[in-house]
Amino acid sequence: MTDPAGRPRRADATRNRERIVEAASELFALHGLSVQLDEVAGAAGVGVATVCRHFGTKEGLVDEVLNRARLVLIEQAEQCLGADDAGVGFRRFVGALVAFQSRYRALAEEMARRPDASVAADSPRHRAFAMITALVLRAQAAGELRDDLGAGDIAVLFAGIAHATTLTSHLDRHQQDRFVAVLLDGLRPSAASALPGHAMDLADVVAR
Amino acid sequence: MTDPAGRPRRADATRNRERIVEAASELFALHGLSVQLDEVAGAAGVGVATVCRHFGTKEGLVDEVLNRARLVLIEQAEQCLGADDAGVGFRRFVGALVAFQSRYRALAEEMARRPDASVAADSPRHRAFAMITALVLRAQAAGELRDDLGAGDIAVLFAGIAHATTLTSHLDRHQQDRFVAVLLDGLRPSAASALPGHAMDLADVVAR
DNA sequence: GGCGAAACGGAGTCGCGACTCCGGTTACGA
DNA sequence: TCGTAACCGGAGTCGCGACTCCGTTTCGCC
Repeated sequence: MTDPAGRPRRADATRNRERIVEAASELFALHGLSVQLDEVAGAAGVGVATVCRHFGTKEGLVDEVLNRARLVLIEQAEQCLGADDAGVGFRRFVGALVAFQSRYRALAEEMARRPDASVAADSPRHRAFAMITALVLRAQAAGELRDDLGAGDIAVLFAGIAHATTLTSHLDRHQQDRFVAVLLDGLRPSAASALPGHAMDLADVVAR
Repeated sequence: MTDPAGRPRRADATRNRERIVEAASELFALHGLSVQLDEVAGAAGVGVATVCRHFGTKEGLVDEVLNRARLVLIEQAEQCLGADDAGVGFRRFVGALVAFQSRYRALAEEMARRPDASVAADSPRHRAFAMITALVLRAQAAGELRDDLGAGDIAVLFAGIAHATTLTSHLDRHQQDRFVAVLLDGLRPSAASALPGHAMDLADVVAR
């Protein structure tokens, strides 16, 4: 609730900032990053100047939206880690992951692409990585998931599914679950055929 | 070799047109559709005006590149249909499909997204559809592929994989094959668990 | 070789979208 | 309630990239 200089923000400024982030989140999710600042401003009921004053640049706004989205994902991952059955928890999480990524489309791509300046160990990105890795390891330990894959492999595979289902406008939830189910079949230990390449963890994925 | 008015084109014009398409194909594949006409023109060794004169608009250029790419894909599909073993042919094709889509990244998305004005039965798109459908049906008939999926499902799934592998710059060929292998495991009849939703053919995918 | 038409390319124009300026408005402490 | 600093929004500016104008060059036919 304070601006970068540490001064407390005025109430109306806080309110507007919140509205802008919400509007941007909604619009970016629906139409990708190509929506204009004017539209975001209009949807939030403020002027363009206000948007720029708060976030400096369009990229800054995207960052903010992105970080909030990551927090939501982390929360879901935490819930899934709490599930009694490791397999159920894992499958529930990938369902949420796909729904999430498909909702945030272009935004999720930015999330993957972006170097992510913050190297702090408690940044949303690091926390998300830790959660996902834990979910994968737990499912593998329980024999619910083939163990020649790393968390990075899983992330890439489901990101692909999410992308595919939104590529041609939004498929309904059932069709999306359909693709997830096929992929999950491929992830069962019993189905395992030898894989080329080597297992990747999440750091491997980001390193590129 | 004739322009829209039916007149024969001059030799240098034909040569330039060819160079432009090649340069555009290369650049679009590498950097997506965001490359500028100036860059394409520069790479082709011509002026911007020449590019615009030939294709009218950037979209026109993209269309041309796209149609040529489709022809390459169709040729590969034909070869795979000629394979003795239906399963081998199918798997070889999806490998080619993923390599293809990952090379053409953004271009392939356009390919999927675009309404495609030509409704002619022999348009590249229709021919590609027919080939892929045939490959899928043949593999299913041979018991090499679970039969609760349509060609549309297959296309969407592998498009997703292709996208995922290029999302974070180009993964090497081995890692890409890795993901394909996992998905193929999920497509085996033996792995089949009941799927939600309903099978989609390619028309279903385009309808959205 | 010479000539007319076709094609070329550099220097523009033009529209669009991110970002700023400044006069007016509003929150909030005293 | 009043003063002031923070905040606001509309009307700009500015840069970028797709597309055009026109004088010059090249092709290809005689």
